[in-house]
Amino acid sequence: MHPYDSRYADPSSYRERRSDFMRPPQSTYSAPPTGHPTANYGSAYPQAAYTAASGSGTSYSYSGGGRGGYGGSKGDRDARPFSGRGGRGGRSGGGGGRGGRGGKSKDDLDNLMLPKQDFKNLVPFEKNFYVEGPEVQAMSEQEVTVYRARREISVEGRDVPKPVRFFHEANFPEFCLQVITRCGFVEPTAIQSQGWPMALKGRDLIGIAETGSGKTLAYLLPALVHVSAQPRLAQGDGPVVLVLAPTRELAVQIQAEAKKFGSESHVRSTCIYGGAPKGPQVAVLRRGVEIVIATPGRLIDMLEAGTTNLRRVTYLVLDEADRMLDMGFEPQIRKILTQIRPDRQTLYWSATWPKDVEALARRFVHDPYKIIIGSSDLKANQSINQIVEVVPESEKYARLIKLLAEVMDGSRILIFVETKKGCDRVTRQLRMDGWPALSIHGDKAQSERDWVLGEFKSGKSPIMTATDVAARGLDVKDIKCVINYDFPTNLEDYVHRIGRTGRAGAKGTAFTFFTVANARFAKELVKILREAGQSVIPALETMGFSVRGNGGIDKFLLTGGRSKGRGGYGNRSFAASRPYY
DNA sequence: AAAAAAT
Repeated sequence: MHPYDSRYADPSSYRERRSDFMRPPQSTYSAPPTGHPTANYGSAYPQAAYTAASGSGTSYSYSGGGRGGYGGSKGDRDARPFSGRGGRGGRSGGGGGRGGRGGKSKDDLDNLMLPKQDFKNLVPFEKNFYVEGPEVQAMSEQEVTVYRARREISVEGRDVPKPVRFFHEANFPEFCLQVITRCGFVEPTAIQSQGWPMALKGRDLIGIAETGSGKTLAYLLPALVHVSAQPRLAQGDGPVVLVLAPTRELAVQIQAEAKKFGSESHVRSTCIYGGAPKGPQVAVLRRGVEIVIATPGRLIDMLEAGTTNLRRVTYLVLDEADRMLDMGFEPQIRKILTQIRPDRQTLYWSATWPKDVEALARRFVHDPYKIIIGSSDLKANQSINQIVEVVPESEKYARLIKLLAEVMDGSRILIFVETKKGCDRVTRQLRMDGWPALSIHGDKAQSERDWVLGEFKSGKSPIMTATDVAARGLDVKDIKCVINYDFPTNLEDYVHRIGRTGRAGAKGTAFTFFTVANARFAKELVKILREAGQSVIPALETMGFSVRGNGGIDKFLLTGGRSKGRGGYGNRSFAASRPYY
């Protein structure tokens, strides 16, 4: 046992112990003289050293001695696009084009439904404050460089902490270490070893690491530390930690982890998502819960109804962040962000991180770290055997049956189909042909989705067909292979889909049916295959050659001359979904 | 043109 562990012998006193050495002693807060909410928890948490200033006028300051970058300056906050135009300090109604959208959009009007938040007189919160343990401090720069190189960790940002090589070096409370041990984890994954100290420093973070590499724990454990440093929830307080996820099933899965690690520390968590009765969710929120994991729609619903609020959120996570910021989700995220104090800690996590997403994402963070495991190119998990077959559309089903007959041995097989209709069609056909298949997609009742996923997880139904609802994040043990019956509409989804197999270092296989209609992806798919050390069939390579430029084909030709209008995805996909030769 | 996400 390492001597450092003894600091946390008693989990119940973690807060106090932590403050002994983590909190800078000179931390002070001068509150304005009027009845400021600070008083509410000033006395209960003496170590926070809040002191009300007498007659200091309207100005206030929070000196966080050594907590890099957060001096409570208004300038910082106003730099964020959603906190109002410069100088106004806070939003004022829905008027004025926000974030580059001209005029009053539907979003602006929708925003009127949410209570206006005043971020002018923020009560300071306890930023995560991390001190490198003695062993970490003892690492030389040379050792750090070698360690990062060996684990393919690249870092960006100001004042980057050294990685932790062992669990105990991250200064997690004992109850976390116990669960880690119980789960049989041996050493932190690459993203954890560098992500933990960064998140524990209280800084914003962009974390990119391949599927199945332990991103959830990379943000959940620092979240627990963050929660335990905050004043207790008061009556009517919303959560301290908010995690946003793109699908309901993923939100549920994340909460299961949060529960596993949080229960012993009495950190409560809940999951807020659509398709399930509101009553129980409302009840939990009203009772008070430190960690909320949510899908955007239901959360907004709850905020509009006033069931909860995000005024206490100081640790915000966007899981599958590139998806959360894409066209479908971004307005909702933007809306939710208007409800959260701008000096929060914000963390983005994903396995894929397109360049254009980064530009958008950077508008919502302040002085972030960035960690990339492996290369910054689109990359597939190395432990997946990727097999691509060029198949005519009309022969896909026959090929699927043949393939199933080869690989079927009772272990789990996940089949991705592009559309909900197609998904139902393939499933129906499979069942008629005697294959034990169930399907999951967004048109199904949540109860059926839950049941199907349960049957698949338990192995009672070894074949699951799915739309991209199942593409991201889902962690099902022992999926033997993933079959892309239809190729996805973008390569990020390809990487996520096949990432349902080969979790946590296990081996897996991904079969992909590739048709001429997918030719515009050939070139980049070849690149992904090569980078993952996979063999490339000539037919695929040839298709890559016959397509112009960077996987793009002549837009004008393919859209029948209608090349104007919405740029980007819309036109590109429409164009290439048709035969082009 | 597809999926997801509130009712």
